[in-house]
Parts: sequence; C-alpha cells; structure tokens
Amino acid sequence: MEKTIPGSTAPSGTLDLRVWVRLLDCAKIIEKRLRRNFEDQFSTTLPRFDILATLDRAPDGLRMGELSRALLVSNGNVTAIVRQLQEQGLVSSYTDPEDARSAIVSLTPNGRVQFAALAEAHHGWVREALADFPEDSQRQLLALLTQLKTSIL
Amino acid sequence: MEKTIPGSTAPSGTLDLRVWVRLLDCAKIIEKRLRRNFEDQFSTTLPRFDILATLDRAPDGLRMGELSRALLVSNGNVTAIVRQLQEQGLVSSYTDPEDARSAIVSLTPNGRVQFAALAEAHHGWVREALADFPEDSQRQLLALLTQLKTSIL
DNA sequence: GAAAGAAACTTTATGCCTGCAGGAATCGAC
DNA sequence: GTCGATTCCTGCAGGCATAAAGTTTCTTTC
Repeated sequence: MEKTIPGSTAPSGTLDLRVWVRLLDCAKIIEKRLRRNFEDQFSTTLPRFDILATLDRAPDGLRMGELSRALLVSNGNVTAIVRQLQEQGLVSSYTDPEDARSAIVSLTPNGRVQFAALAEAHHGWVREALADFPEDSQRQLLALLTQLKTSIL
Repeated sequence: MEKTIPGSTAPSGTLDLRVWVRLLDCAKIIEKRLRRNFEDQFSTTLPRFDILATLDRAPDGLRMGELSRALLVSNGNVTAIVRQLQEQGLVSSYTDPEDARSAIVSLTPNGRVQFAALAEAHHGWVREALADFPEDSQRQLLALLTQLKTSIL
C-alpha cells in the first residue's frame, strides 16, 4: 500500500491522508486554544458558546432538533447543555404551541448581553490565531474549504 | 455573532471567523464519519487508532510524554487509552532503563498486525471521503494548511 | 376514532479529554 | 550525600460526545 516513488520529495503518506491529518491538526490546535480561553476568562465552554451563538442568530428561538442539526451534535447532548444554560438564566424554553413534542429555546435578554461579550472575545481570539496567516491565503483557504465541505456533503 | 448555520448559505461574518468555522465543520464531519466506521467495523475508536499509528512509526517505542505531545492530548488521557490497548494485547510497556520515571510503550507483534488492517481501512475511508475533492484542490489545500499550521504555532 | 407508525425529545451507558493533585524518580546546588 | 525543584506518570472530578433505549406527542390508516 505505501509505494514511495524513489525520486519524489513526498515526506510521507499519500496526498489524501496528509490533507486529512493536517486539517485535523490545525482544527485541534485552534480549538484547544479557544477552549482554554473560554475556561480561563469566562468560566464557560466552547459548546455552550456555540449554542448561544446559534440562538443569537435566531430571534424567534429554535427547537432542540434544529439546534443539534446546526451544531452537528447529537440530540441528547444538546439537552444537557441547554439545561445548564437554562440554570444560568441565559436561555429559556417553552413548549411549542403547535407541536407539544418540541421545546423552543431562545436567548433571554441577559443571555443576549452575556453572549455579546463572549462573541467579541471569541472573535478576538480567532483573529489573533490567524493573525500571521495572510489575508489572501485566508481567502484561498476559505474557498477550498467551502468546496471541500460541499464535496463531502 | 456570526457563524454560519451549516445548512444555510449565510455569507455574513468576517473572513477569519468564516475560515475558522468552515475548518472546524469539515474536520468534524470527517471525524464523525471515521469514528463511526471504527466503531461499526472494528469495535474500536479513533483515539486508540491514533496511538497505534503513532507507535507504528516508532520502531523503538515511545515514552508516554512523547505520545501525548505527538497526539496533542493530555498525559492522563494517554495513560487510560494505553492501558486499554495493553489489556487487548496490542501494546506493551516497560520501564525506561535510563530513566525509571518513564515507561516506554511499543506495539506488540500482534498489535502491529492488527494495526495494519486498521490503517488500510482508515486510509480507504479517508480516500472515500475526499473522493469528490479534486486532486489539484487537495494539493492546494495541503499547502495552505501547512502554511496555516506553522503560522499558528 | 382507535391502533400502528413516526417524530421530538430525554435518559442511560460508555468513552474521550482536560486540568489538577499526588507519588516516584531524577537532577542540581550545595 | 542531601535537600529542593523539576520531570514523568497516574488518579480523579467534571464536561462533552455518541448510540441506543424509553416517553410523550403527533400523524396516518383503516
């Protein structure tokens, strides 16, 4: 399986494997940094922020299923995190009047205020992480990642 | 603030945030697929595979600390996973003769055999995931990700 | 309108991951 | 030597993730 072409400069591995490993490495490095910042500076976590961010874009609230699909996580997972945010008074939920199976979750006014601070800090950390990565490269990378995302559907 | 809901076409957001969100999305999608394949077809997990893969590249074995640094995970985490692999007879460990604080972990012959099968399947899954993403784009993406990784170090 | 089926959500079991506390071994400065 | 600091690893609590099973609530079919 590992044919290494004698004259090639290939460091190791096939192209697709190397792409995947690098992709995962970059994501992990940045994610780890963000997680630590959230913990150190706000005593919260990235998953909680993700939920707040998703709700912030939905003025009328979202059902649990919409949340879990948007965040690419399982249903049961959202249940637990939303409950914590509820206990902190950042989100509220009520039964969907049109379908009693669903609960509709939305940010509380206080949650919206708290989230604004988190979002600003978050953006700063991301900007900082990518500060040494040229804007032009960012544009190319974004285009390629967008292409990749649709190709892996 | 602005992340893009996976399903939506929302263009909003600053460049750096959009790069980060797409990067994370792609990584999560592929990672989730790999995890499920490992579970379904081999009853194992991606972290265990990662450790085996790292050890496979180190004929003389590695210390726990080297493993955790290579994998970007914490020390205590490696301890637990290595113990499981040990119970399955895939890896063995012995005290470093030159430094009794360290344990040196290496693949057993059986571990090497098992890993070969896992690696082949893993490569197949990655190839399949990237099948619709053109080779030329892969090359560009790899170059950009390599540049990104060094810029965020 | 009642039973069968599907859908939305929660619960449970299991596993990874981090940070931190703690024990054992090593290293360094006397 | 020996005391103190550092290094390497393990143990543990807490949080996030999944899959699978269980509840409640529609929806469909007759």
